[in-house]
Amino acid sequence: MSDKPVPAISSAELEVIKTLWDRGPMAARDVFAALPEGHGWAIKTVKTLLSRLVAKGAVTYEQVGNSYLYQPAVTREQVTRRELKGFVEHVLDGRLMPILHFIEGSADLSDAEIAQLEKILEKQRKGSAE
Amino acid sequence: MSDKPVPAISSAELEVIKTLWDRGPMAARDVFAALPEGHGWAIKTVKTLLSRLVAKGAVTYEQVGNSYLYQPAVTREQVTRRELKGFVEHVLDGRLMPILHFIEGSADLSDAEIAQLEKILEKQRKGSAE
DNA sequence: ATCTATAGCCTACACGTGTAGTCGTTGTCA
DNA sequence: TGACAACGACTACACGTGTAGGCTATAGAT
Repeated sequence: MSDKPVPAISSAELEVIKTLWDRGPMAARDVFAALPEGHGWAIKTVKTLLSRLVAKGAVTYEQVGNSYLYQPAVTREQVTRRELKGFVEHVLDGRLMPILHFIEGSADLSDAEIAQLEKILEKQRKGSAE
Repeated sequence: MSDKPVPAISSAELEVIKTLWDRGPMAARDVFAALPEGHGWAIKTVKTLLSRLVAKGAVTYEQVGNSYLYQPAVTREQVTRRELKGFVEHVLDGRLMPILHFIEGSADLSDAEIAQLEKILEKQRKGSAE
């Protein structure tokens, strides 16, 4: 069961792996093509980032013809959770209020988000009811 | 009114400026002494970090005797907000659900946090009521 | 069978950061 | 008034990261 630790992923690498999460396994040139417009990267840069992701164990590949089909080895949820945890611990020192203020300042929340908020409240009331 | 942009603050620098936020203006050696135990830094390291914070405009100082009394030039709220915004934009792509799940997974929330959650919900209901 | 575009691998380089050391100056104690 | 401790300025250096170029092998087109 030993969960491999989710590696740290830099911000440029994150843009690349996001593409893989969103569109599934693909070759380097397709990642390049699929990146949001205006990123301004050379394809070489994207390839470097893919290699680094592989080196970190965040991405794997399968050889197809003379090229690789890259695919994520960690899920978006794993990475998101890791980053969120680190952020809350190290930047916020575990405090949640700044986040709650931030959310308060957000424009409309979706129905799902509102439902989630209600769920949290309910859970808290239940947990402390005694 | 030109708000100076809040500078990016690295994680080691953050530990240092937190000390200033928590305990007010102090000399380098006092910052060093006030850091959480077990940080393992040399005092030289702390001084370097203070200098870098000054260079970034995050901290200012006033000369007293032969040393400086350092004090924050940006507030904890400014920095927290800046980091939170960046995090939500770049890591979460603006999605709030991961945060809400994280909060759900937290142990007990404080009364203040629960009140804030209720406030958010109320505000959302009001905003969309029409 | 040959050519060429493209692939991945390795290398490069500047900048921020973590982590500290050296050096010249100066406040302070004896 | 002289010695010394402590200060800040400057320097150092390795590592991660952003950003890409060169090199060699080869898949695929003709």
